[in-house]
Amino acid sequence: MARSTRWLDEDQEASWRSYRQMASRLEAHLARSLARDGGLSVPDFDVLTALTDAPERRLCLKDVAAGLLWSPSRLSHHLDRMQARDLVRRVPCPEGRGSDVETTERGVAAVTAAAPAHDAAVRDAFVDVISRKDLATLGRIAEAVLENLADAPDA
Amino acid sequence: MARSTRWLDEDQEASWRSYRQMASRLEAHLARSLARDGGLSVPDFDVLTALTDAPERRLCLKDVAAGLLWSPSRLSHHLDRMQARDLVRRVPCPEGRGSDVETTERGVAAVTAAAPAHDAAVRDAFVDVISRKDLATLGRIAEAVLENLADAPDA
DNA sequence: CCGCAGGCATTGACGTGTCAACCACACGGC
DNA sequence: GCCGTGTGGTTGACACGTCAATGCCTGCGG
Repeated sequence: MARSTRWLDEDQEASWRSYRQMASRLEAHLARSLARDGGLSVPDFDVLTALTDAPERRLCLKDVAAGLLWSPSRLSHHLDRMQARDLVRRVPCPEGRGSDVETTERGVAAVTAAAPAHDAAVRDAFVDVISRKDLATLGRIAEAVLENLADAPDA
Repeated sequence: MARSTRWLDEDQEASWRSYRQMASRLEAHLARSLARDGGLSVPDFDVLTALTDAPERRLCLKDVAAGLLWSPSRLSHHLDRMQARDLVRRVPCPEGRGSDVETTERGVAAVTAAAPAHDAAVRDAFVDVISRKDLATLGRIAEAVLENLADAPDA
């Protein structure tokens, strides 16, 4: 922190800019593609995927939040919206405190219908554009950045 | 498109997940850091930077939008908010149609004060975590993905 | 049995972003 | 001179996310 006034050099600046543009464009692109064929948003898709991956297609709220790295509040708000569209349903939690979410029929249908196209979109826009080796490098980079963020949780 | 049912393999899936997590955590981290010391949001910072980089610290709206890859509507909404906080000011455009934005004193002060810490945050959380070589690779990846997105503007 | 401590979830207010509809004005043809 | 047309900008409605405050139970100590 406070590493005095040593600015990013030109290469670093360029990479950083490119990265930022890629991140925002890519996100927007996938969001639009997902919305077009199926009417789901990316967060919708993430929630439904988490649920369908779980046994009984049902999870405790805090586990969903932990898995997606979402704040409780974000999850609650989003479940409100999804529940209003009949994609998921809140159900009382059998064991102890907390409560569960489960997918509805519509939810399962929506995510099942959307998954292949979404997967294809991820490949077309991202995975297939990058060499296997570079993709692995990117994975390592992401892990390193995440770990570094976790170490310095705040600052 | 519609590359039938060939799913991402495990490595690809892992890299994709890591990338997504990095992108969202990193964005959140930088946003918080910027907000803490200076009260600016990332979009605020982007707009102010674009303006202070310009001669006369003043630009035509559509040029700002083009430079940041923002929609006109996004820019208009954001300028409303920034103008309400006296960070920028809309001014009539001397030549022909359209209108300009310029920074206020407060705007310049805010971005000047925030820039070093933001730069340091980008280094601490990102640039310095990645080897020079990997950073260059990331830059190339980003360029490739952006170009690929530009080629298939819609789909 | 009462009370309160802490984890889990919800709520409200607000900033941010998208899409679609709209307004306004400069310009070219007639 | 007047009317399309198109570009540049705005607006409204809504989805998304954050923060801070709150509510609601469970379980434990007196």
